[in-house]
Parts: sequence; C-alpha cells; structure tokens
Amino acid sequence: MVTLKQLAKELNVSISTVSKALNNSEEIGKETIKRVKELAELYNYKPNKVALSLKQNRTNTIGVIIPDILNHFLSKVLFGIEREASLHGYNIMTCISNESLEKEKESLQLLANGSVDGFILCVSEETQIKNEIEHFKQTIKQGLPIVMFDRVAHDVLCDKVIVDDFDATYRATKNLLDENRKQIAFMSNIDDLSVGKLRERGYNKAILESQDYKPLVLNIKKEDNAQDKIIAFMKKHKNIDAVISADSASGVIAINVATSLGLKVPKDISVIGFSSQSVSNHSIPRLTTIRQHAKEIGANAAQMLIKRLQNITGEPYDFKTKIVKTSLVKNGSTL
Amino acid sequence: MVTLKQLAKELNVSISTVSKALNNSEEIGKETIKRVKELAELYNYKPNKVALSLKQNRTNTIGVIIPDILNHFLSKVLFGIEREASLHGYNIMTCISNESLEKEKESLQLLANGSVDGFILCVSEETQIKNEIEHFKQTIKQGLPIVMFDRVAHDVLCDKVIVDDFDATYRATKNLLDENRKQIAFMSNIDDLSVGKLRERGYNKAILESQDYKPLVLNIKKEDNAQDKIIAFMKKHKNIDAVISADSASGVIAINVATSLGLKVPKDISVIGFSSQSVSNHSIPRLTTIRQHAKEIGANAAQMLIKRLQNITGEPYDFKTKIVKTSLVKNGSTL
DNA sequence: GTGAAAGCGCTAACAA
DNA sequence: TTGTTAGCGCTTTCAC
Repeated sequence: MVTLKQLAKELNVSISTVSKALNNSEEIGKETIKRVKELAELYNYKPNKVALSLKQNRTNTIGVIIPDILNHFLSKVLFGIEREASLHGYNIMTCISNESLEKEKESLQLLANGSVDGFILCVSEETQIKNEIEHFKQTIKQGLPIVMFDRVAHDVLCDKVIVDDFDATYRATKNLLDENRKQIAFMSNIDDLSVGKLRERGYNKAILESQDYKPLVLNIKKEDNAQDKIIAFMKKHKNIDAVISADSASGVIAINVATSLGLKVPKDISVIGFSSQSVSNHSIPRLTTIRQHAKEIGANAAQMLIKRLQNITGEPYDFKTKIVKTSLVKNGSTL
Repeated sequence: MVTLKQLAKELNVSISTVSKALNNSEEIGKETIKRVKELAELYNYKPNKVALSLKQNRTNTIGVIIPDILNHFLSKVLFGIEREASLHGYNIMTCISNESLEKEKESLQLLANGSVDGFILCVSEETQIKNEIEHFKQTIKQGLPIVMFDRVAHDVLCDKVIVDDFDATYRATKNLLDENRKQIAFMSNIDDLSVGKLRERGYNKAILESQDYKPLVLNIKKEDNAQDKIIAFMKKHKNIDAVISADSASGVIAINVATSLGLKVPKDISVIGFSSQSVSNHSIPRLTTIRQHAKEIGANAAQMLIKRLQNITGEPYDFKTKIVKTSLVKNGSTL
C-alpha cells in the first residue's frame, strides 16, 4: 500500500501538504492539489484505515454477536444490519456465540479493545438461562454502546429492538378460534428463550380466555428429531385440529405430517407458524406465516446504534425499545 | 479504555517498562512485573488492537465477501470460516455482495485499505456472468491473498476450495439409473452459476451414457415461484420417475409436489437434492441428500488463508485447489 | 533493571 | 501557500 510519505517524497513536498491536498484543504494551492491528486490516483492511494482509526479514536466498525448464523431469522437480521451499516459507511465484524455464554463474553472482550465502536447483539441461550448480564454492563461502562435485538436482557440499560411475540401468538390463536378450531396445539423448540416463553404465554392467554378449551403444548428439545416428535405427538392427540408453531421449522413439518397421516390441510387442520417466505414454500399448501420482518429489525438496530455513535455532541439521551410488529400472512394452511 | 500511559503514570515508571513488564520481558525486575500486572488487572487493561495493528502492519482480521447470506449453504460456510478463524485468533469482517459485481468490487476496495490481512470470498453471480476478474487480480497484486470457495474464477491465481459438483450429480444420476429409473428430470435455479453448469453437465453425462434415455431439464428463474413452476412441470411430464435438484430448495419441493399429485415417494418417484440436514427434514419422506460439507469448506478456506498469512518467511509457494468431496446421504426419498 | 526515543500512517494546530 | 511538529497507543532498539 502506498502511503502519504511516499507520495510526498515523489512530489518533493511535505507529508502534511499531501494530506491537506487530498482533503481539499483551502490552504493548499490549486496547482498543488491537482498534482497531488493525479499522483494519488495513479498509485491508487487509499488512506490507511488503521491509522485513521487510531488517530480518530473511532473505527467505523460495528461488532455483531449472533448466537447462531444457521438460524434463518438471525441471518436475515444480520443481512439487514449489514445493509444499513454499509449504507452509513460502517463495516461489521461478526462473531458467533453458538448460544454459549463463554463465547459471548469472549467476543465482547475481544472486540471491545478498540476494534469496534459499538455492538449489536442477540443474547445467547445460555446467557438467558443463567441470567447473566455483568458482561453487558461492563462493556457499556467502557463506553461502547450496545443495541440488543430479539432476545434481550431487560435489566440492561441499552437500546433494544424486539418483536411483539406475545401479541403475535395471541392474535394467531384468536384467529384459529375464530375458525372454530377446538383443539389447538402449540409446538416449540425454543421454550428456553425469552421469546419462546412470550409466544407460549400469548397462546395460553387466548386459549384460556376462550373458556371452553385448554392448552396442549409440545416442547421439542434440541437433541430431538423434530419430525419424529411431531409424528408421535399428532398420532397420540388425534383430535388436534390446529397447530401454532413458535419456531421456524415445526409449522412446515406439521403440515407435512398431517398430510402424511391422511388429514386435509386446512380442511381438517389449520397450521400457523413463525417462518420466512422461502421456508413457507416447503409445504403444500404453503404455511400461513407470522412474519417477523427480520431485515427491518436489523436495519432498525443498526440505525439506533449509528445514531448513538454519531451523537458526538455528547449529550446522552434515553434508551429506546423499538417494537417491530409482526404480520400474519395468510397462505393455504388456514381457512 | 485504559492505556499504557495511564498505568505508567500511576506506577511512576516509564511506558516502555510497563509494556515490557506486561510482555514478561527478561529485562524487567520480578517485583516490578508483579506491581504492573496487578494494576493492569485491576484496571482490566487490554492492549489497543488498532495501535497494535498499525505497529505490526497486520490486523489479524479476515475479510469475507459472500454473495448471499440467506443462502443456507453460504451461511454454513461462513460459520465454518468464523469458527476456524476464531480458533486461530482471527476476526472476520463480513460483506455481502448481494450477487452484484459493483458491491463486490466496493467491498474489496474498502477492506483492502489496511482493514484486513486477506480475503475469503465466493464470486458473485454477476461477476461470473460478466467474467470480470481484474478486481481480484489487483487485490492480490496489492499483497492481499485471496481464497475463493465454491464459485471460483479459474483464471485468477489463488487458493481455492471447491466441491466435486460434476462428479456429485454424475454419481447421483447413476444411482437413480441403477434404481431402474427411466425419466430422470433435472431441476435447478442456479443455471447461471459455474457450479450450476457443472452439476447439469454431470447429470447430462450420466444420462447420455445410458444410451436409452434423454435429459429433461427445468430451469427455474429467480423471479419464478419455485413451487408453482415445479407443479406445472410435473403435471406436464407425467412420466417423470426421478428428480435431481441442483439447488437446496427444489428437491424438497418436488417431494411435496409429487405427494400432492398422488404419487408415492419413493415407490413411484425418487428424489435427490443438494441440501442440508435441517431442510431435508421439511418433507416426508426425508430427502436423499447430496451433502456438501459446507462447514469443512469454510474451515479449509480459513486454514489455507491463515497458512499463507503466517508464512512470514516470505518464500511464496504454489496455489492449491482443494476439492471437498460431497457425500450422498440416503434418506427416504430414494429406493 | 529502567527509560528515552523512534516509528507505524495519519491529521491538525501552529509556525514560517 | 507550505512545512514542522505533536500525538493517537504500542513495541523495540539502544542508551544509561
């Protein structure tokens, strides 16, 4: 990489002259600016980002810590973050916590040493179970702002972007009750997570309000094979006439299982699930879907962080929690 | 963030003493080392990474440029890269090219200014179609090594990690012929990509070798709805008794479509597709799958890059192309 | 055993 | 209009 020094030498001027010329400083003569720029162009000069970062005490880089990049929802959020960051001239450094508290702490520590200006993260499963928040607080105390999304630690003071999980399943369940469904099952492989719990509560509330019916819940563990579990469950409870899935897979699987058991979807049984467009294509009929607008969540998180980073005036302002509303996209798996 | 300067001041020693003490230099007295380390611990001192990078002319960061993070295969490779990099003390900066040549060039430019030590990338679709390679060559000339994976530019001299695409579909097709299938259809939504073409050629070769049968290909465009296309195709060609899918979705969809058309899988029709474990769960029976070992691809790419980065001895060595063999995982959708 | 000073590449206050 | 200098945080050579 060519440096200011080399340009200066070749042009027989000082380093600062070159620097100023490239930054269109008023101080420098037109002719000099031209000469400098031409040579810089020729050598394809680009200012060294590391040196700039050191000087300006600012890296224009956002640290993103994600529990699981194979999760379609999370990678979609990452997509949204990247796009928004890129738009504002920020890069992102991605770490994957693998749902582990230890890795999450490590990543936070590692990137907090000047590599990034702030963080966007989704709390890992282990962190939520153990309810640890010290590492977040410490990072914030060090002056690095955090924006949490989806799974958040309520006791940490920072910006947050969440989904209306409770409401989403409450409304979806109501919807099924309005279809005159009587035995609505709830399936989830995320009952350890805050969002999983909220979704289950929304379902429960709607069911209990109905007076006549009662909840029926299938919790799928990470080590289970989802398809086998759902087959067994549906064989056992033959009276199920509707399913709500809290995760992105079991909805589609439930449709396929129902079909293979000879049921007609949606005549005999309705299914609603959290999912994305691409996955909802994996069943016939297509899954009626609770869309979480993952990209918007990512974009919102990035905006909130960047706004805070660019608030150089110094005046701190209150932390916000933005709720991105889900929407119910009706496809063929409901009446 | 606390700096060496601050520690030095508080301890009434020089900055260099503190630096040496923290690095366990022989030059420094035991007692001093102890005092320094205690204070550093107390203040949770961590060396500033940006300063280190500037000094050492090395960032310990890998730039990753991926065409599409919502593609399950690609995000799995990313996972593999991240894990391997993390293991060796490297961070990754991720850019998403969105299959655009322009964005790919931009990302390369942006990160080449001292932000990263080298690149791992998968060539974007537009780049492959236009067959542009200048930006890669220039980056390499600047001294930043590149490792390409999956979709590679053959005319660029660099390390590569690829899949045995041709062989995979050749063998899979053979497999179906051995099952005595007569009309084997090939479905793809990636016929623009180098890997898509290779996969189609492998299929063609096997079919043509069989003498008796002829190829039948369905190309699905990005703007098409895959499910609708496949339904129409299978209704039109009722004699299809086997399907090979070159992308990760159409295999699963084909099973669901076949079932909905009253066919028994695998009795009446066999299906094989490129896919991952999680998606192969989205049909009943489960899809017989060509596994690409995405994580290994990522890990291999990271290893190759890191090896080159750490080859400080200077002697350049030949570029390698590593082929990660696919494997055929038999599930219920074949005999 | 400890400290001073140079230098990585850049910007900016100040001097000329 | 141009150049000198200091400094961002760190390592390392050389001097004391």
